[in-house]
Amino acid sequence: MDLGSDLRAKGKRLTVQRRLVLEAVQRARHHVTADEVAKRVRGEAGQIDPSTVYRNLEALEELGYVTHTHLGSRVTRWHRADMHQHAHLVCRSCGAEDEVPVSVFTGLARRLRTSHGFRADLAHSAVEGICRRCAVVQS
Amino acid sequence: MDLGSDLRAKGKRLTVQRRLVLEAVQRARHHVTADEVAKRVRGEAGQIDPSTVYRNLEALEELGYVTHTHLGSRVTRWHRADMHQHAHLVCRSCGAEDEVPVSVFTGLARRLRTSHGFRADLAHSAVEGICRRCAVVQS
DNA sequence: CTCACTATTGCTATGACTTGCGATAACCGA
DNA sequence: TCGGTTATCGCAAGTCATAGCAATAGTGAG
Repeated sequence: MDLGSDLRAKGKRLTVQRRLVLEAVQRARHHVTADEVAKRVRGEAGQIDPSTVYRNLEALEELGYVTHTHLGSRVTRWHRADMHQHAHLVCRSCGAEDEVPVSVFTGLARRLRTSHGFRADLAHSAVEGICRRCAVVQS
Repeated sequence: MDLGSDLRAKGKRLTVQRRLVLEAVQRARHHVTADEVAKRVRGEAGQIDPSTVYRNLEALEELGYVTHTHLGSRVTRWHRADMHQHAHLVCRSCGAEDEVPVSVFTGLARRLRTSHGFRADLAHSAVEGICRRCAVVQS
């Protein structure tokens, strides 16, 4: 199935802007912000409104083409959905970001599922805390 | 130690607004938004600027009097720091919020600490996912 | 190919913060 | 008690994200 068919199967349409937004996210190696997506699109094609970018990222997320995560700051980061999953540790003190495999969370995920029937997406939000280096400095 | 001394020990000052903001959070039974704090202060005393509320919440957080958490929506919720700790489960589909004791997270917290030296604050951000009811409906 | 239908776009407006700046008022030492 | 220093305040402006709305453009049917 291609993008166009996937979209139409859900009553959505394949517009120029939508295709450009997806391509921008796919070409990016790592997480990108909506604003970075807009800049990339503007570099390739012409102008694009920020709200269009946001709405398309959301639409593409529904289709399973992209996903977003919340890192330390309140900016949302987007990336292609077919990347390997990992969670983020963000230091509250120095802002350092670290990646950990999702396997670290499987125990907790299973526990929340059996005890609360809750399917947790633990990679979605970064885990805030104090990194090793800052913990040493502070004590 | 009282609020005034705590503040001055850090080179900060005890202003009318700062005291009112703290009292507003302390009187609130549960989590409150910055806007709700502003409204409470305005009810008690006169006018207060939103930016003053935000800056004071931040200052009081530094001193350990209040803390904030991020729930599903984009708004930040504040509460007194001496409340019993609990984490939140937020359903991505219906928005339902559930509370779980932090004890559920101690295993993961210990693991992140030994493997990465990272002191995780797992109650800070809500865990997103799909609640039991929505999981049943979707399948 | 043409046309009607309606999803999507861009624009504007709102919400939740955040930041810069001059005026004000805590605080401390004399 | 009286300044002088400077943290903090209120206001204006800016950012990121979402929502409403008229105009536009994909789409499927004929």
